[in-house]
This record gives sequence, structure tokens and C-alpha cells, in this order.
Amino acid sequence: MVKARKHLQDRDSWLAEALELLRERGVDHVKVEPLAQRLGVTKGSFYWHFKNRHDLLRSIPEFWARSQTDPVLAHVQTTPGGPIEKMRAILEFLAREDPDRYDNAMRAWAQFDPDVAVAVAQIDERRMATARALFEEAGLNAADAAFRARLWYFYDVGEHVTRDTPVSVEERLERAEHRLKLLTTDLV
Amino acid sequence: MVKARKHLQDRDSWLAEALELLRERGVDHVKVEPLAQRLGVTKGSFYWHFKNRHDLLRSIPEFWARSQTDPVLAHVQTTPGGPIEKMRAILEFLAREDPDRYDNAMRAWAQFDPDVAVAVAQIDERRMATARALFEEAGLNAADAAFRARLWYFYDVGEHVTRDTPVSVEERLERAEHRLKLLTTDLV
DNA sequence: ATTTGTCCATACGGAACCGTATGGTATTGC
DNA sequence: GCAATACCATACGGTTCCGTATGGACAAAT
Repeated sequence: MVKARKHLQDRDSWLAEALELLRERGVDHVKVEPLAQRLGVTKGSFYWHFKNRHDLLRSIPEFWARSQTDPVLAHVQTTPGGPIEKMRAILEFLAREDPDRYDNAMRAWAQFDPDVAVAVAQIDERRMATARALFEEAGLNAADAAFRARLWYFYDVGEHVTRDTPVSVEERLERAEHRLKLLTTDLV
Repeated sequence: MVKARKHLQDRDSWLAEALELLRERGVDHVKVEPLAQRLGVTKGSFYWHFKNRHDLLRSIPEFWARSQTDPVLAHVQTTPGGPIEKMRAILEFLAREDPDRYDNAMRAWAQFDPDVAVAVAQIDERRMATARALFEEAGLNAADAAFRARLWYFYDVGEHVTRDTPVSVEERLERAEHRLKLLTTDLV
């Protein structure tokens, strides 16, 4: 038995709460004492698990990628069918799940922290590479596939960052289908 | 004569410097005392021109729209030629001037401030409306034009926010032309 | 030459954090 | 049971910033 004690926070508990606070209010509000209060403990706990505040912040990007993006890309791998069907599957997945919950906050942070910018850029690259591969699989050459993938992915980013995403799942799916059509009508 | 005195900051001086600091480090670093130091004065000056820090922050979005977006949209109005030519003119203008210098910072801020989110959304709407009108002018119906405009505008946003914009003007122009082709080949 | 208004410097109290030091309590290994 | 360890509370000094109070310098008006 391990959880008989009262609080028992581990590193990931702090990181999860930090990510949540990051999403709600931005990096500069991810502070030790308020964070401890939200977790119902004092800073004494924090400085046991982390060297200092900087140590916490530097650990967030890895935690974000591990807990948010990895599962999505894994899901794409297991989807059956051709490239178009896979794209549709991705769009439908995104339309329903909204796993980009913390993306905006991470991008906002990345604007002012080069290390975070690198981490986010790597995630962008991984996601865009997936789209690129699908367009190539659909018959486009490397350059065309790359550009089409950019158009594909940036739409997602733009829609999220402008907060112009419809709330209803139906309309999200409709838009997804529309986008798919526009970007693939001339393919296969 | 008016400028014989030493410092003489007005409201816009503070706002311009605040916008600059916002771009460099984010809202939470737009603080009264550091700002005063950058301007070479003390807070005594600040609290003469502004009620408090909140007063400053609430004034930034209007200043941003007034000094950054208004000139661009005005430029578009005066461009001659058909819709396609106008689109090309816009893209070339954006590729050379980069007037979206503060956009990322404003979007980052908008994530955590509803008032700012509204202000940015209004700017987005104004810009997207311009694109929409051009697509309609090129023969699309309202719904199709709206969607094509979204695709058009979100690409810009996505490219900026992912910081995936090429540094050389040549490549920016090349990508602009590519995008224009892909979004207008079936028109007029 | 005063007066008036504009603009800024200085000094202060208070709040919110950071990081450290130190001690307490519960759990685990022996 | 007892010591070692893991985890947390409390208390403290130091820093940075906010907002206010007050007075001084300079320009324009009279």
C-alpha cells in the first residue's frame, strides 16, 4: 500500500496542475505558492520534488508532449484504410476529442521562451509529417505534399488560435468534411 | 515650441513602449516600474498619464489596431485590379512588410484575457471579411467564399504562430504565389 | 514677476513571491 | 520496535512590484 497518507504529491501531480494553470492563466502565473495552494499543500512539498521554479517550468514541455500528443499520433497509426480515409479519421478524432486543449497555452508560452518554442516546433513537425506522408501516399510528389500538408495543418492551428472553432460537434464534423473535400478532390 | 523640456512622455509613448515590451516578454512583464525605466523616467510620470496599470493594459488593444492593422486595410482598398490581383497585392505586401509584428503577442495575451480576445477577434473578422469579399468578387457564393477565406486567413495565422515563416523575401513571395494558385485556380 | 498648470522625482507602506532552514510526522526496511 | 527515509508544515529574509503622497522644476499665461 502506498496511498494511505494524506497528500502524497509526486512530480507528475505538480506538472499536471502546472499545465492546467498554464492553460488558464499563462506561464507567469505558474508560481510555486499559488500552485501549492491549489494542490492543498505548502511549498515545503514543492521544493522536495523540484529544485526550484525553473526546474518545474523546464519539465512542462516534455510532460505536455508525453500526455497530450503521443496518444493522438498513436491512434492515427492504428487507423485502417487509405490516406483519405485516414485523414477523415484524424479530422473526426480532432473534432470530437479536442486533444489540443493545451496547445494554445503552449504556443503563447513559446512566443517568449526559445526552449519552449523548440519543443512546440518539434510537435508541429511531427504532426505535419503525418499529414505530409498521407498526401504523398495519395499520389502527390514531395513538394506538393509538403505544401498541402502545411495548408492542412495551419488551418487547424489558425482555427484554434483564433478561437473560431464551433462548439457543436456536428458543425465541426461538417467543416472537417468540407476541408477534406477541398484539399483532396483532385487526388486518387 | 513644445519639446524644449527633457522627457515629455505622452500617453502614446507609454503605449508604444508597452506594446514593444508585450511583444518581447508578454503581458505579465508589462509592469509600471520596468516600463518607466525603459523610458528613462520614473513611475511618477506613469501615474500622471494613467490611472493605474490596468488602465494602461486596457488601452493597448485600441492602440494596436490603430497603429498596426488600420494602415494595412487602408492600403488594400487603394489597390487596383480584379480580386485575384488584389489578393496577390495583399500577399506581396505582407511578404515584404510583415505588419503582423505584434500579432503573436496579442494572440498570446488574448488566450488569457476575454476583453483582449474580443479585440483580436474583431481584427480577425475585419481581415477575413476582406478576403471573403474578394472571393465573392471572384464568383464564389457566400458560403464557399467564407470557407475559402478561412482557409486563406488561417494559413497566415498558422504560419505566423508556428513561426514557420521563411526569412528570405523571395521564398515568402514564392509561397504566397503558390498559395494563391492553389486557392484560385478554379476561379474566373 | 507671480501665478497656474503640466510633468516628473522621491519616498513610503504594503502585497505577493522566491528560496532556505529547520523541524515534524508518517511509512518502510530491517 | 527502531532507525532511516520520504514527504510536508512553518517561519524567515530578501526582492520586486503596486499605488499614493508630496514636493519640485519648468513653461505658458497674465
